[in-house]
Amino acid sequence: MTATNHTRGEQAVLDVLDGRAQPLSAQEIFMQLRESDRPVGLATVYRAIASLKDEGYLQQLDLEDNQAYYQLVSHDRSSHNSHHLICTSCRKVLPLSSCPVRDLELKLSQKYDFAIERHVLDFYGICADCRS
Amino acid sequence: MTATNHTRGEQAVLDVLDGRAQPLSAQEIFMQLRESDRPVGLATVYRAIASLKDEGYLQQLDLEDNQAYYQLVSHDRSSHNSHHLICTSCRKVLPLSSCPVRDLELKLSQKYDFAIERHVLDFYGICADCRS
DNA sequence: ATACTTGCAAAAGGTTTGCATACAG
DNA sequence: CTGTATGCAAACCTTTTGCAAGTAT
Repeated sequence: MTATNHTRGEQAVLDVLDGRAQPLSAQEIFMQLRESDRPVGLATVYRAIASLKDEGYLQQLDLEDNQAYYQLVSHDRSSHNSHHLICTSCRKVLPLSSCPVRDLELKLSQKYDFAIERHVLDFYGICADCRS
Repeated sequence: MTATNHTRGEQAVLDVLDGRAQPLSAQEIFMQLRESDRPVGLATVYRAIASLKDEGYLQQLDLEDNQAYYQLVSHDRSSHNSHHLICTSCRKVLPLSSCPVRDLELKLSQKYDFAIERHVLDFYGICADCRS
């Protein structure tokens, strides 16, 4: 198979998300593309996100405001899970690099006979900017 | 102040959630109450949940199916955060007792000047029942 | 020609809000 | 009487779906 086998919508979503530190909602991705040289319909954005998530390109994030946020999964060898420091005031997201619960995950899966596929570790609070 | 200063709706929601291992969605709480001796309107359920969450009685859980789930926060001294093993197939939730990231939380809040208020640590996978 | 992708509009589902009524202090 | 709580229906927002048109092989 060739290296990139993405539809136009999928490629557009990937490009918007690429190199971006903050995760984006589907609506935000849609609006970014709307202002670009290749607008894409909202339904297509949702369909692209679904495919990309299935194929393991995207990670979904929950900021507890009743919509889903997405970011590229980091492909460094250390982990397929990103961890975050999330400001509940300005919604800024700082990605953390290391994963401190990998060993715990192994122990839990044995103890509870659970086939753990992924985990979420996020810290919520108020960033320095928002406190000043 | 008196011990319990809850509205009828708030008390109803608390009672439905009390002693329940699995988190429930607002709709599920509403349906439980509908069949009880004191039905409560759906809007009231949502308003009660919002207040209770504000006051720290409820914890919100994300099962990635576009609705929020709620459970009572555990009031044991060890942590105000519960951690879970979540089966993505049957949606069963096993609460974990200990919190392995408390020290990390402290370090992060200093390193990034972040006033961390809470964190989420959940493991997603397939339970033994669903695999057989 | 066949299979897949897209856009639009409509539908669906969860959540919030406006407003009138009921209740409590 | 005044303020808060409730129920209902409507509004809202995000996400999904049906369908017809477009694209590629």
